Amino acid sequence: MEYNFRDIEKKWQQHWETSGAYTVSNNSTKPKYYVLDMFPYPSGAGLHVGHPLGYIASDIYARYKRLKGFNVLHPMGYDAFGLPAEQYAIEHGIHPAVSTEQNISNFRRQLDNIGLSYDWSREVRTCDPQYYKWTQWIFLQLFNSFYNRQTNKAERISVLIEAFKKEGNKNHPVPDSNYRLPVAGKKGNQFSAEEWNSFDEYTQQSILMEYRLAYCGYGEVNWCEALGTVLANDEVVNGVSERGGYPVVKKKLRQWYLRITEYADRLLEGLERIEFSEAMKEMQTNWIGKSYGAEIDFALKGLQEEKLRVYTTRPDTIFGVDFMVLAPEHELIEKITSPEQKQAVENYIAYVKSRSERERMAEKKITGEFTGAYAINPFNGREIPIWISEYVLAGYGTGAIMAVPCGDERDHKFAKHFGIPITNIMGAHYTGEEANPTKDAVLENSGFITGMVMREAIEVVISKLEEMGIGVRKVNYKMRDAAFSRQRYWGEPFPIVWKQTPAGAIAYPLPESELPLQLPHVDSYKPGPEGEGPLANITAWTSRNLETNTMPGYAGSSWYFLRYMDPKNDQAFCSREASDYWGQVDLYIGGTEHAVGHLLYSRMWTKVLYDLGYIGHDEPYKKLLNQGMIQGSSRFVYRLQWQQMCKGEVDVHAFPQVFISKGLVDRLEKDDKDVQVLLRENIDKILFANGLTIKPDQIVTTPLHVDVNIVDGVTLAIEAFRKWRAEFAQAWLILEDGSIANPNVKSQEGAYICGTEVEKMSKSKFNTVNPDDIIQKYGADTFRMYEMFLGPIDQSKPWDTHGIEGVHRFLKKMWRLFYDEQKGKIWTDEKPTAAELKVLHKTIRKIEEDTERFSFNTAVSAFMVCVNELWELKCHKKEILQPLLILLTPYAPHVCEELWHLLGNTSSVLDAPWPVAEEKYLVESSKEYPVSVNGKLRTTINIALDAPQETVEQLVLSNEVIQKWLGGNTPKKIIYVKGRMVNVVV
RNA sequence: GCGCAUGUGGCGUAAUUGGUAGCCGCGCCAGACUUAGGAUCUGGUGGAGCAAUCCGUGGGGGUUCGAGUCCCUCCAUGCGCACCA
Repeated sequence: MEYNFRDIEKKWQQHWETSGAYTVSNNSTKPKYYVLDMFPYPSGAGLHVGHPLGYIASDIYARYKRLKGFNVLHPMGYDAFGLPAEQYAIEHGIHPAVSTEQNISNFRRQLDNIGLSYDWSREVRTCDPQYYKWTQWIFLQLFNSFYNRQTNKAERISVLIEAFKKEGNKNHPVPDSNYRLPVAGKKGNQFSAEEWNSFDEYTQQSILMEYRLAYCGYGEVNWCEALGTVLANDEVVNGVSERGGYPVVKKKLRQWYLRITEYADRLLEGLERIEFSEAMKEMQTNWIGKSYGAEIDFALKGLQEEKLRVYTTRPDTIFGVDFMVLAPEHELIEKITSPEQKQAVENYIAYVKSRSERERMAEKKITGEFTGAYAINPFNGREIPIWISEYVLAGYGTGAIMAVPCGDERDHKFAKHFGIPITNIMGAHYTGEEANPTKDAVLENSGFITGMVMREAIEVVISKLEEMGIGVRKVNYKMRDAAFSRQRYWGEPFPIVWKQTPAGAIAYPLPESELPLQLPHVDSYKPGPEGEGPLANITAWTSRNLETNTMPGYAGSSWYFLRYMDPKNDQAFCSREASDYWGQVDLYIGGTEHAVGHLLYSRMWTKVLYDLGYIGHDEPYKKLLNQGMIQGSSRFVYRLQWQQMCKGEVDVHAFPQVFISKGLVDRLEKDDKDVQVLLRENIDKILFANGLTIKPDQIVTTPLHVDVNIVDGVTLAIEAFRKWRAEFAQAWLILEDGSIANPNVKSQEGAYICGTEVEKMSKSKFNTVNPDDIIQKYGADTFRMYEMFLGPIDQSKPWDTHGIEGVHRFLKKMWRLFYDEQKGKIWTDEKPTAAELKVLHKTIRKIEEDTERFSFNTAVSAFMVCVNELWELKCHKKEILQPLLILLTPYAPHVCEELWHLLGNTSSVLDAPWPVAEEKYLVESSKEYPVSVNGKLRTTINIALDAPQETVEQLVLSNEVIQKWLGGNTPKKIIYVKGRMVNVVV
């Protein structure tokens, strides 16, 4: 009876499905545990072997926890709205709903193949109206809430309105301090109760919009023309779109935003309470980018009514300010520029506008222009020239800085470039060569703070500024509010109706009873007028004055982990009862690519829902585990380039396809004369065989990606290669040994060696490996264990199919502990020996430890060690083998369930009692101690574990080998670490 | 440029706390059973040397009885951020 994994896996997968083995209840006396995968976007390409790495890890952990007696929630779903489906629709005319449905069923089939223990009755799809009804509902909660800075949490907008009616906004200043009330003749942004009550509806609603957690406003956004939509900051990488790599430009557009900046501090603080990797926490911390400093108002020379407000983290350097720099967009520029400089400044601004984000990032030229204006240093009255330059960003701080060249690298370069004199306020700490950003220097040339250490002067200066009324302490964040609308079709519609008033349009929420606001069917995905989405083309939509934007991809994924808890609820997004029972996700597994996107947004949504009292916890994930990426290992063949070789004088199509083996290509590149001669002879032969007589000038090859699946290691399967592409059917190959593989002659000796490179796994590089193929060949259990065996879960590594044999052999070997091919059943009911019990209990302990710390690779290795040792002991005893099956169940569930039943069990191994490692089988009385002399290992001596120091010293000193190394000297001391080692110091 | 992480046999890796470096697997070598095997089994496999032994965890230095592990420094690779004042 042999290990027939195909039948076994099919049988149990069906059985588990029909018996509902993975269905989880919200009512259980067992403790709960929630294991979650980052749900996938169901792309048309399907899964490759890289995707399941995290799914397998989470599945092992979920199954392990279940065996340990937990009620485990382990759900799966699809992040099904998004750009690619819509792009596909534009190109192929297939409705996104249709292609998404197809992709999902393909994903599901692939996932099922792996034997993952998901409770599919809880599946969610973000594009399902029953799901996005609640995404829209949560959006309305965001829209109807504001962040109360006094109580430090989100509250109903009605609370704010009540406050405005009674006291104006003196206790709730506008979040954006630069906001100006849309009231004629009104300066500043404060209003009284009377004023509020006198405002018209439009004014009131416009003001409220400034407070809402989801709001609509005009702003600079990342506009991607090719995709026809706006993108969030985290969706733009190096100035191009993350998806597709299209150019992105800054554009002013009406957009919806999430006021995530109000949560900056709580998002930072929350990081201290959750288990994310340090790297992940740091990425979020950097993204939030909190900095402490001061805003300082500088008087302007000859301009009484205006002030120049700058933001600095280094008020201590105020005596070192040699110039000011404004962002080119700064509103003060127009007012302060001198007539002489007007033209130059205008030219400069035009130049800045002409440059794309990408150009700015690529070339770091120092550019700028003098405005002709001067600010006044409040402490010594010094006149400070005001410049403009693109290195100062309009969107951060006040869009203006005080430049201190001796302390800041950029300011220093700017000063040197434009010949601005530099004041040294830190003596020997500044060399004149480069800026020194230290805070530890003693200040010089600094008026009332001269002699102070910079670090301490910061506080002194801020206090002084506040006293003088020209400065305030200020905290700034790099993080911006998140752009929350897309000018696209395939996303959640906003439940918003626009009401036209004479003063302007007002956004009103749709009543909850009208949710879900269903996405209408469209025939065309073309953008609407004026940068609006395809919904703007639908009259049934626009006639109701509905919002035409849709929500971004991260809307649905910001709360899906809650829906799994109560997926069928049509009264609420998730009942409080369900969310209180399941609480936080105990273990969340996924890639690092969502560090600042999804993980930040979902943390914010959770905090809002918590503030509003809908859930009882304010961090969604207790522990995050990042799996590494499995890269592709690409293979290359090297094709002769006739065009270059024959200077274009020939018809390329007349030439045969000729490929040269990697080793020869390498030697050719090193100008190896022998290889050149060899190749020329071979090429002549091939040309002759094809009836051609041309002599090429030089030998040129181009590497081409070749499908990894037709390469064994680095050796090309030549027949498969000829079949792979019609154009290669008649290919000639010059093999590694210099011989020729002729397409018309069947068998040949010698091998064609391919080049290799590690790259991202992708269809276009022909380096994807489909898990279906691996599972077909080796089975799901082997596949699962092999993915884990590859290395630590958090490490990235290239896929290599080769080592899988070892894991497969292990499973076959384990099977043979139970059943022999000839003899059949060989397991027995005999009593185990001490040695066998020791092997088992050692393994129990090791597997438990390794699984708990997510060290799955060492756990697989421990299983191999265990089976090897039992094999050596010729142990076929049920009492040993049965507990081993339980241990292995999380890793290789199918084979374990089969053997479990063959041992005579009638219930499922999925709920078997986890064995307990018993110390009594593991205790040892003595140990083979390593004994070293001066730290160098010389011998080992068997010593009783409870031996005292004197006995050990005697034993060691009487040892022949040690005596030899002592050479008659008396040791200075003997170090004896009980249970570890002995070291003799001479 | 700044920040973080990682460097161990031919390869993937192991060594939970400073305590026998190389477990497990791939590959390779030898043998057994076979008509045959890319099946299975047995043994070997860091380098040098007949051996005793010596050398070995990216390079250099340090702490320690003892360092892959701790500290300093340099190098390489990967990831993240990139004018955030």
